Amino acid sequence: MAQRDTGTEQLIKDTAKRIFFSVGKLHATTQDIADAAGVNRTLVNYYFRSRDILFEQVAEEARAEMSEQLESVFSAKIEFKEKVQRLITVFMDQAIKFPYREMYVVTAFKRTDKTVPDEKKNRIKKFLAEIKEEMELGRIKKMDPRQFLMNLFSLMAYPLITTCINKSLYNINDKEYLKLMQERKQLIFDMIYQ
Amino acid sequence: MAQRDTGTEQLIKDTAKRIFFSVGKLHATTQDIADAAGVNRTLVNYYFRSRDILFEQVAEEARAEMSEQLESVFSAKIEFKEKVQRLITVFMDQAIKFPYREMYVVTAFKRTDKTVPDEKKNRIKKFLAEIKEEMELGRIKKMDPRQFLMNLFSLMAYPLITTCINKSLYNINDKEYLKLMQERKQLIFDMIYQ
DNA sequence: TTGTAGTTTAACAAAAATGTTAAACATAAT
DNA sequence: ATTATGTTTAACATTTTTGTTAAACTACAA
Repeated sequence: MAQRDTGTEQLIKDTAKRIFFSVGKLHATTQDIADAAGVNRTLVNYYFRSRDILFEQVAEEARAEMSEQLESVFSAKIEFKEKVQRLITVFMDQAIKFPYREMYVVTAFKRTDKTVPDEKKNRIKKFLAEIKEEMELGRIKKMDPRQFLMNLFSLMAYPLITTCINKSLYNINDKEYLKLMQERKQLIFDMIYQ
Repeated sequence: MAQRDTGTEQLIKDTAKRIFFSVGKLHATTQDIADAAGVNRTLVNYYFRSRDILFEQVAEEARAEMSEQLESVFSAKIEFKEKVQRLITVFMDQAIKFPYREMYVVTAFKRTDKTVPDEKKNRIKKFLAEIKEEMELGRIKKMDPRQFLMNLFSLMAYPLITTCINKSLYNINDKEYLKLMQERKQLIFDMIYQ
């Protein structure tokens, strides 16, 4: 049987990803996505059967991609300090590309009463232990390791979620904002690690 | 003419506020809100004419309330350090009550191409100058004052936006999470101010 | 060339959400 | 008690979004 693969299925997924996670239209319709992809809306149903299935697949793929990237950092046999450095680079680059991904996850969370996957729970649990160890060695300020993690992710994620507001607030364009975000990588490290 | 005022109009607004900003159902329908308020959906149209007008009013009232609270902090004739302290208290208490308010603003921003009100722009401009001054006095670490502001608001807002994920991630209940958030007030001050 | 199977489209159907109307209801003033 | 007026409700209409179907289209192979 001829597998023709016109790339349409992937195009729809990529477009949905862009609309949700980059553009931030959290309640885009199938028509919105089809228009943005330049295809007939019916193709969404042809390839994915329903809107919900498309959304589910897009979210799952994004989660997997992120998970893979973080895993490579967390499992690396390197010093904690170096790990934090790499984590900031990896996460910030992702957050620059997909600033609204976490927001999408939160809203999806509320609709479907999802739970955090064990994979993530375990990864975080191990990292919390490393944080605690680093604190006991006096290398970072002592506090609840969960607060440390929240600080780190807050500093990385929030300025990107609020990009549109900040650009308007500070009267700056995309290029300048991107520069600010790149500068943040070092700045966050300095704030966290001292 | 008899102004009867059964409180229904306010009830609908308060309920919408709760659903959007506290519960975080960013795309709740008029039916959702009517159900939560325990009133007939038609009353939404009776009091507000349209769904959009209700949403607009709710957002505007929330903005005004926040603006008022922040203004009282920013315009106070007190030392910068004290100002930061108060800002954290005021903002965190609001964020605990309405964790999704900022997220709602962001998504509304994208739909309507709004702009940050001049009132807010001016307030921030003045505060940025104060931050710069404090840095020049060597009282806080030197950096782009905008980064300082982003740090501050990130640390306050993000953990509340991601409440549902964090509760699942750390296996904790509302009470424990609230405690973490209360502890953050001092912790954020210590991180920012040194 | 013709048949096959995947792909695309338009027309239609169904469901969900919003908006309108008229009548029922309730309360305060006359 | 009656009237007037604001409030609430149910039934209906409209719009928006989603899902289905059958036919048209296209590339490839026999």
